[in-house]
Amino acid sequence: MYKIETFSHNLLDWFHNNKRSMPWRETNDPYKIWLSEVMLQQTQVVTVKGYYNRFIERFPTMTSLVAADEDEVLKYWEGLGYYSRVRNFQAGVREVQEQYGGVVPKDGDAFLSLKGVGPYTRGAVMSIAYNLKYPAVDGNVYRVFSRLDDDATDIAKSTARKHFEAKVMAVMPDAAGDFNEALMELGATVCTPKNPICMLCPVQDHCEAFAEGTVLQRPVKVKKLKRKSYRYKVLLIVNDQGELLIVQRPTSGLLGGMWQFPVVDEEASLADIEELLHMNLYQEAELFHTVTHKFTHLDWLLDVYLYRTTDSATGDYHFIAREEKENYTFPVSMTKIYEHYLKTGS
DNA sequence: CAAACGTGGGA
DNA sequence: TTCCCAAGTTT
Repeated sequence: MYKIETFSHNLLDWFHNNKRSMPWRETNDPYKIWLSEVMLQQTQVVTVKGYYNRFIERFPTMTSLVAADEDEVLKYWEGLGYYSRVRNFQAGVREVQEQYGGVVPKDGDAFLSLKGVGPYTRGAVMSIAYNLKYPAVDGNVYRVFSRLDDDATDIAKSTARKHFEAKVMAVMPDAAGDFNEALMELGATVCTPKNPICMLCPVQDHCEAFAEGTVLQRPVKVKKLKRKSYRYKVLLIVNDQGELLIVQRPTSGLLGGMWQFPVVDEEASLADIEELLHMNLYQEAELFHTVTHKFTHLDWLLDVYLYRTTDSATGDYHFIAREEKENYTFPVSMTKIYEHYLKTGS
């Protein structure tokens, strides 16, 4: 843990002696702070500047925005993205007009309840406009505190926000607004994702990741895996002794080395299958069963078909009796199919 | 709580 | 090309 006083002091001192990223937003007007913070959600400062200036010129006050036509307001957002933001913002401002006499409430809970206002926006507006002590945790703050504490918390998890809010509050000085801005400014200009300039960092002495040499490994952010879905045919092939045909999966890769009933592409025809297995097959039913199985990173959708044969197994395929099933390792998906076969099959 | 929600820029 | 990131919130 770093010494709180020197940490906050060093950061604020640096903030006051450096150029700001947003000189065009030098104001304490809660309406303007609010608007800019909404525009800045998931959007870079350089992108926001022009939109902010045009918007404020056209809708300089809450009164002007409340009276404006929604379609015209939307037009001023065109190209910024995340368009629900502007609809929510106007709704929120109208709410302030009606419920709070046109004054942005100096109460975090009340402000948070407004349309489009989440934990970050609450903290930013309450602290910057009113200097109230609320955390404003954005991507910069995740990164800065992950590094300061060499904290490997996965910032992709939704529970991470409260974790970092607590860290911010633990070192929150009286100058709440400047402090929140300073943290973000530090993250945006010095403690950057790829090429952090640690030599210029005002709180380098407090940074555990710098001391440990793990700066570039922080923050930890587990990638969202794009789950893909795969559909296969599973073949339950029974010989005249009531045995089932199985085959072993390749040693490496998914379910490596485990046994399964033959699996073929969903498009495979009966002729394809007979050629693959070197057997003549007699199909029992159109579709015997369907099983879905979720892995960490992909889904299986298995259509199970039941066949009979009088031929013997060739190659890597084996017929096994029911009592032999326990001698082989099967994935859960295959066991599900087997158990269904025992219940409803012959 | 994962997914959806926009767009632009950099590596 | 593809992926990551950008002063997040909603459902």
